[in-house]
Parts: sequence; C-alpha cells; structure tokens
Amino acid sequence: MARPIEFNKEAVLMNAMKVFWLKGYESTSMADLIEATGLTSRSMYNVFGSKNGFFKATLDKYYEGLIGPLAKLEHGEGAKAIRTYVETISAMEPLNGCLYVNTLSEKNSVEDDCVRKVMRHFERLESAFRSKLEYAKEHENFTAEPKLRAKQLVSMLQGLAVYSKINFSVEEQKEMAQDSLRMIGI
Amino acid sequence: MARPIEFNKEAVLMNAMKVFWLKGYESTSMADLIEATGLTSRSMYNVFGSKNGFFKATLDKYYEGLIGPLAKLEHGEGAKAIRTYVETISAMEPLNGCLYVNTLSEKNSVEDDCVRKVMRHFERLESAFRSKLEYAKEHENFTAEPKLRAKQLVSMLQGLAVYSKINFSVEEQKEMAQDSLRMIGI
DNA sequence: GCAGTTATGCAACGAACGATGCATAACAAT
DNA sequence: ATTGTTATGCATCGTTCGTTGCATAACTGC
Repeated sequence: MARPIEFNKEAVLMNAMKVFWLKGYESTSMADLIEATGLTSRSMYNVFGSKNGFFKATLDKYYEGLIGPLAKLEHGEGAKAIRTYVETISAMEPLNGCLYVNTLSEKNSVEDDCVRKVMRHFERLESAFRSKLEYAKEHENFTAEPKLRAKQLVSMLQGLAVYSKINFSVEEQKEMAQDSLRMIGI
Repeated sequence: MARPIEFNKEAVLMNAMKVFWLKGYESTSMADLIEATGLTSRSMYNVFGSKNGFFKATLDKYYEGLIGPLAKLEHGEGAKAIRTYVETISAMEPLNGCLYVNTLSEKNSVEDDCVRKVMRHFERLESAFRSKLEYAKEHENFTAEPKLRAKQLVSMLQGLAVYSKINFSVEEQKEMAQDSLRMIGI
C-alpha cells in the first residue's frame, strides 16, 4: 500500500534503550537518540509520537529481558524458584544500574504512564516472591513472615542496582545476592 | 565595605535542596529555583557560580542531616552503634527517596565533583559499618563476614530509599530496616 | 560626603530543547 | 501509468534552557 519502513525497529529500540539507560530520561536529548539510532527526527515522531512515547517503547524493550525470569519465578515453586530468579537477575550486566530503578529515581520527571509501568512490575515481582515464600513456609523449612520478606527481596534487588553504581563488579553483585538469600533464609 | 547580602543563605539552600530532591538535578530549572528561593537569577550566579555549583551547595546542606548520625556511628562501638544509625536513618521522612541515592541514579548527568562527593559518603559509611562489625565479631556475638555485611548494610539502605518511592510509609520503612538488622545478625 | 566595593533588578543573550510542516520518495493496488 | 498511502529528508518552528552585561542600590571606611 504505502512506503515501507526502512529501519529495524528492534535494533532502534535496543540502541535507544541503552542511551536512556546510560544517561537517564531527562538528560537524553532527541539529538542523542538520533545519533544512536540513525533515525531522522521525523521518523521517530511518526512512529513513537513523542519523546515520552519513545521512552515508553524502550521500557517495553527492557521489559523483554525481565519477563522471562519473572514468568519462570511465577510458575516455579518455593524457595528454589526465588533462588533461581535472584541468581539470574544478579548475574545480569548492569550497564548503568537498572533502567527500571533509574526510572523510579526520575519518577517526578517522566510521565505517569511510564512510572506506573515500572511500579506495576515491582508490585508483580513482590507478589510473586510472597507467593513462593508462603509455599516455602508451608512445605519447606522457611519460618519468617512471607509478606515482609518479599518486600525485603524487592528492596534488596533495588539496593543492588544502586550499589552497582558505586562498586561495579558482577562477581561482587552475585556474591552479595547470594548472601542476601542466605540472610533472608532461603 | 560593600552592599550586604539580603537573603538568608541557609533558608535559600534548604528550599533549593528540596526542589532538587523532589525533581532531580536535570529536570530542575533555574526558573524552578528562582521560584522556590525568591532569589534573582543574578544573585544565584553571584553566590554559587553555576547550576552545578548551586546543586553542590545543596548537597552539602543535605549532608548536614547525614553527618550527625554518621559521626555518632563512627565514634560508637559494635552492633549497638549500627542499630542506632540504621534506626535514625530509617526514621527520616523520605521527601523523595534519598537525595544522595537519586544523585547516584543521575550520576551520568550531574558533574563529577557532585558524584564523587556522594560516593565518598557511601564509602565512608561502608567503612564505618565494617569497623563496627569487626568489633562486634571480636567482642560480641556477631559471626558473619564484616566486609560483606558492611556492603549489605549500605546496599540495604539504598534499596530502602528506592523502595520508598513505590511504597511510602515511614512506619513500614522502619519495620523493614529493623528486619534487615535482624537478618544481618545484629 | 566622597570613594570603593559588592549585591540586586532588569533585560536579554546564544544555544539547545522537543516538535512540526512540507515537498518528495517508495511502495501496493488497480 | 495512475492513484492512494505512508515514510523519509530537510528546514525550521517557538520555547525553554543556563548564563551574563550593565546600570543602580546599599553599604563601609576615610
């Protein structure tokens, strides 16, 4: 029917995501995105509508790297599922912390729909943790309060994302996550 | 000698700090600061030199609220000192998380001297934790690895600052901090 | 009261920001 | 080959950004 799109949308989103991840939403300019993606300003606006729309699309791209482990956690059972999840996440290279955590830090700068997307993810994660911990309390040798410890797990991962900005080492990150699991009692 | 300054520097810094804290460095404009402080643009530049200089001064203002508990921690002894510190920090109202943690999240947007200031603080905190934990291992009933657990303590507090953006409740924050101390073993 | 010094008030700077108008190019359907 | 539709290339929009020049005001020391 019409002229086809020339660029690879997935590659464009991946490159844009890395820029937002590295620089943050506010301090990433359209010029930065143009340089990183090779798109023209006009094409970006045709496809994504606005800077915020573009950012939202890159959040979805980032989510693609999160949903796998999360789904596996949700469909898993007990402490084992949690260990697997935490080990997977803590082994990821933190290009610049975690894009979702960075977005929370910038929450008063980015538009609401983006913040809500991020918050929903963390709520879903906490809920999954709680569910697995409740199972572990009933059928395994976990004794603490699932609701509180689920919060601790989320908060712990968020803390790691921040800490990685001070002391970046995947090995250390993994070690800290392992120790956290031990402390939490799973 | 010359015309005296008309504004109250401490009040100006306090108001500016709150704006940076709420909105972040990048998305705080000079216009925002003018509105919040009542200063004219010209006076701000006379005193602080630049937006970054102004921000650095507000970081110092924020630090005034941190140095008290930190100094008390450093001069204290063993697990008790750590408990006191964590309880004090977790009882603070997180206007919008923690300004220092927010600054780390924006670390690729703010100038180096500001980031270094923040990083030095967390390094100093971690070092203080380690020192107290080493004492606790020798003279009290603490058994874990001080170096690793000191990192956990810093990371835990940073995690709390992020988590407070999702679920803001000082009571819950205090509860989580208490539980963290329990988990860490002090 | 005059000289020296610094803060303030006002206006405006150039640059960068996000976003858009419009002519043209590239395709599919007929 | 013509028509309809949408992407691209290019120029540029109006705003907001951080920052500054300059005349004047407010003070101290002599």
